[in-house]
Amino acid sequence: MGTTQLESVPEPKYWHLKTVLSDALDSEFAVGEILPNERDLAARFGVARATLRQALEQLELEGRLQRRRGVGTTVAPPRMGVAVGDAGHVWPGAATDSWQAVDGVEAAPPAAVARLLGTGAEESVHTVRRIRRTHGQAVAAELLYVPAASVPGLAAIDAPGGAARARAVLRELQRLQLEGQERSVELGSARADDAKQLDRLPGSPVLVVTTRYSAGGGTAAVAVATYRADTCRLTFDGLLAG
Amino acid sequence: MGTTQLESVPEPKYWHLKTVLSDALDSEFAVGEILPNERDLAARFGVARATLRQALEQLELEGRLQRRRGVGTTVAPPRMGVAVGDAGHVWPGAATDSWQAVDGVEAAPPAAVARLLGTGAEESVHTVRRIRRTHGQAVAAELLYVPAASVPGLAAIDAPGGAARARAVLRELQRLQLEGQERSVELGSARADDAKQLDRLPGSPVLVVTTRYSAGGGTAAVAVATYRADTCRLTFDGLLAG
DNA sequence: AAGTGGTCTAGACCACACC
DNA sequence: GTGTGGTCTAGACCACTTC
Repeated sequence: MGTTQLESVPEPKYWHLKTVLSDALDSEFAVGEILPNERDLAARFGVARATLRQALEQLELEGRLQRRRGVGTTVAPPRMGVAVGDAGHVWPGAATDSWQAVDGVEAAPPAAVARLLGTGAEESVHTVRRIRRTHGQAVAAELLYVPAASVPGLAAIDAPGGAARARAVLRELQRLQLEGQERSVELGSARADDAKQLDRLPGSPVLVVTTRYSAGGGTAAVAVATYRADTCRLTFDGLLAG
Repeated sequence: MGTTQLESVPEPKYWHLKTVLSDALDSEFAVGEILPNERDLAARFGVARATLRQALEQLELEGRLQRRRGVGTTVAPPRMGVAVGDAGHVWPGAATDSWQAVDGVEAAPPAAVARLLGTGAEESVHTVRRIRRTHGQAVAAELLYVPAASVPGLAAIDAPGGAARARAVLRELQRLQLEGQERSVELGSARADDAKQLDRLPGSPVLVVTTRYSAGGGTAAVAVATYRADTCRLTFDGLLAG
């Protein structure tokens, strides 16, 4: 008894640091501005560099900061909204979308995708790689899996591979009657190849959007799109009357 | 010249460690099984504990592991799919939904929410806190903001606050004609209060789902739901014919 | 060459769960 | 009390960008 209520819970240093930095970002820094380097910041707050980094990591996760090796830490602009909702309920590759076909090959999909497609474990499917750009920046990398049965007209084309073949697959898809699509969103970490295309380090947090396209009573295609979690806010369009 | 192609890129230790552990999880561990503790694991792989922890953090981010202080690290079950799509296009609080009202107060919303609502900066609104449980586990915490103008019948009720008042607000909402809803999903880190209700540490990664409900030509309510990113996969229902 | 963030180490102590 | 994961330190070196 007698002790006045002051101790409270020992809030972690990095947590307190994060709130202090967050307030400073709001009041004292402009978007794009460069922060002092990590060693200076750590010294200024009287903590080890690792602790300071823990706070910066959180702020980067929340999209408040952007860190680039060899360059520095800058104040990030607000996240951009990117529409993943069904703008018009169309197949991937419609003329209006913001994706760019990069490559197309034939290969066996990951087990999880094969399960969604309902194909055999080792059965190879058309695999199209696309990139989505918004305001000049790459925001998402996608792998689209299309079983040969979904695009019967494609055999005649026989493009060698590469972007031309990718476009051919997308073109054939448009012929089908799209009956529905199911989507899911979850947190993931960027694989090495995706990270490279998104200009991020491997392992950086991404939002993985998996879409199952239905046609002819079955699954005609599956898309796995990897969005940069630091810069993107996924938007789903109004679902009733607008 | 002359040097054979062997050096390659120096892959970070924690990254390599992560893939090794990931493979081991697939082949040698069952869901729910407890892993050796971090000090033992680090010694076994010949790395510092901090490096081992970096690999574990990634695996936890991907939903492969679950770590609990004082207990240990266990193999996580596959993420559960939780529907955030518009199951029936209904107001929050409909009889069918899986949310539980916890508290209701009147307070000024955060600036970002006030902007969505179109209310004044300091204008207070009904604020309902709800929790969503699936399979007995808390998967999401939500704050629902409802301007007084949206629920004109509420003044007569004048519940004191708490769960009863929260339910009253939800009940009044059902009277309105829902015209549409817009949703967005982004990555965030759990605030202290949300973390507590979700049985996570503050700062753990969450998926923030913001929904704007339209009625009467304006915004009738805004919901900010915080989902555990480690255990949840958000699903959006089929949008055309099923 | 200089400066930045990214990785890694080998310790220490703390908060929490369980016995 | 014992054992677990969580926090923190004070260094070191590496990879990358820029000048």
